[in-house]
Amino acid sequence: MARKYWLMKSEPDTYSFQDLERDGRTHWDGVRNYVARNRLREMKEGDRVFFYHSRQDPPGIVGIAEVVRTAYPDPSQFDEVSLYHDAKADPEDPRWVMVDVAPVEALPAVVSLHEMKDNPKLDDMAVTQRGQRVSVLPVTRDEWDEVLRMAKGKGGA
DNA sequence: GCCAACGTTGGC
DNA sequence: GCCAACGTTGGC
Repeated sequence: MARKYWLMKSEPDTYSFQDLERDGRTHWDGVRNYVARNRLREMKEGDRVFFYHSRQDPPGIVGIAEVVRTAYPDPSQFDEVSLYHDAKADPEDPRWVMVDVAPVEALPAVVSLHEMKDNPKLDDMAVTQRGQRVSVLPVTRDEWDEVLRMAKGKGGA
């Protein structure tokens, strides 16, 4: 099965790509949206992930990460003091999952949402679609390659 | 099972 | 910080 490509959003004030590089690996917990959860379940080890910073200026893709552990139950759903606590989650049948990711490399330059929207080759990319607020998005191989070209073009690498 | 109210996301 | 978009909840 070929490697798949994804985009995951994080607010850098909460958890940034630099935090991931510092930590070396993290549990991607706190996903509480069913569409996003189903995508987490599809992820395989070795899948590549664009790390996207939301709610910053400019919002955009800043780095590449890799899935290093497939989906397993997110313990924060059972933690009563966690922001992510879900009173309806059943330990016998966990509702929410997380994956583990590790950093691969920072992009030589941020590829902003605005630039992706301006690129006709990315017209169908999930992240550029109106109203796309799910935090885990699919990326096609062509879209992945195009974003990397944009980053390298800007970074002069 | 519809749908209004509510809460959250995230671009701007 | 504002607010449109949209997912979720819950009354009926």
